[in-house]
Amino acid sequence: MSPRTEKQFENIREEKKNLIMNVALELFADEGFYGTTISKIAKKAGISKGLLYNYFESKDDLIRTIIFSGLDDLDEFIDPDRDGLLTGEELTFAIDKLFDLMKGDIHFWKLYFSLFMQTPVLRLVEGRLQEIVGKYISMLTAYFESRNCDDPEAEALIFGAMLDGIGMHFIANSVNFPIERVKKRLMELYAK
Amino acid sequence: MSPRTEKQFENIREEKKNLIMNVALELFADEGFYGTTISKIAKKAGISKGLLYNYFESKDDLIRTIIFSGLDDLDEFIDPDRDGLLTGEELTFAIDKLFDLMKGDIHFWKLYFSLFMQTPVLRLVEGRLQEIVGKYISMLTAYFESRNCDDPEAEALIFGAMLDGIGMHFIANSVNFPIERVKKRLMELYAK
DNA sequence: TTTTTTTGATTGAACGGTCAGTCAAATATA
DNA sequence: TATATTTGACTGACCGTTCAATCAAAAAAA
Repeated sequence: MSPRTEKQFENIREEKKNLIMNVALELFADEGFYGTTISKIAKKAGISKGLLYNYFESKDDLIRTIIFSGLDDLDEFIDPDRDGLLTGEELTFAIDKLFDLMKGDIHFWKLYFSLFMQTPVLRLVEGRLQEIVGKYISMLTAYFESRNCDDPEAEALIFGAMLDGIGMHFIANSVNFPIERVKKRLMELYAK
Repeated sequence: MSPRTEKQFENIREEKKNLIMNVALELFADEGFYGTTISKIAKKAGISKGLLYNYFESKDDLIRTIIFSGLDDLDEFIDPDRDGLLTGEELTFAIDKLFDLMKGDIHFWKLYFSLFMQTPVLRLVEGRLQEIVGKYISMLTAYFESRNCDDPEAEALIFGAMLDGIGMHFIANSVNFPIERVKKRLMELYAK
């Protein structure tokens, strides 16, 4: 004899969990993992500190859940049940969509890039991250193979690194970065 | 008279200061600024916690000194009293030297890349960092202008971002990264 | 040579503050 | 009333930082 139906509780829990995750993502991205306290997250989300521990086991569990969720979205973007092959036009489209993805979720991407160099936090998620990075490098390698490059793997690594570098600069300073001009030049270079 | 000459004391201080800075750089790069405690630094350096405060005012002062020192080296590398112009051959040479620089000081570069996304730590050094990044972008813009590119600034930003991206991947996983093949391809693309 | 004095480097216990995490009690609803 | 959510004071560990006391080495004195 629950006071609320199971469905009602589930909705409450889902909503609160998302609220906490969104607020925490923003703070982790802006202030870093160690610079963000549980109290700050709770305050900004308008809940108590204790409640957070009703939804997440620990601070580690919280950031791990946030990053895994974002990586799942990224995985979906990279490999949405496709044939694995990529034409020049598809690459144009993918580049366009990737930067839209970034623009729409700047906080996650800030966190994503900070991960690369932060060993202790990286350790929490490195398996899944490597899986995804590997997937996108091999997709690019296949693309450059199909275009008869001399060294498709090097080309793929350069292209992937370039996207990361541009993304990093874009996320670090999205106001001044001339993303449209850079995108145009990128497509001339690689998708024509 | 003094028990030791001024020169002797200076040498002792210089040596200890360098020891602390090297140990701290390594820890900051691996574990992050907030993940590194003063106790850890002292222990690894084989000194007491208190001694560190004889050489540095605070933890902030310590990392600021370390980063400024590295940025000065980078500045020296970018602009070693040169005419400002860059030929294709000089760019080839510069790329080569840049990756040597990275290989020789992986810890500093790890810290450098992590800076981009770490707002609170970035704030301690952002003025000097922007000065140097601006310098290298305008040098590249001049290079692409001299080669009659359609959009030299976009080209410079892409190239700069690419170097950062490649550097980031190289630093994150220097063992498996095929740096020589990537360098070769980079030179074909931009310096021929 | 041996002893005393002088110096700044060096130590580590101690301090105030902050953190992640806990838990007993209050609240809200069918 | 029964039950799951929610609260925030509380805890103990650990943080950066301080400082009175100690140490080691060299100059000066014996």
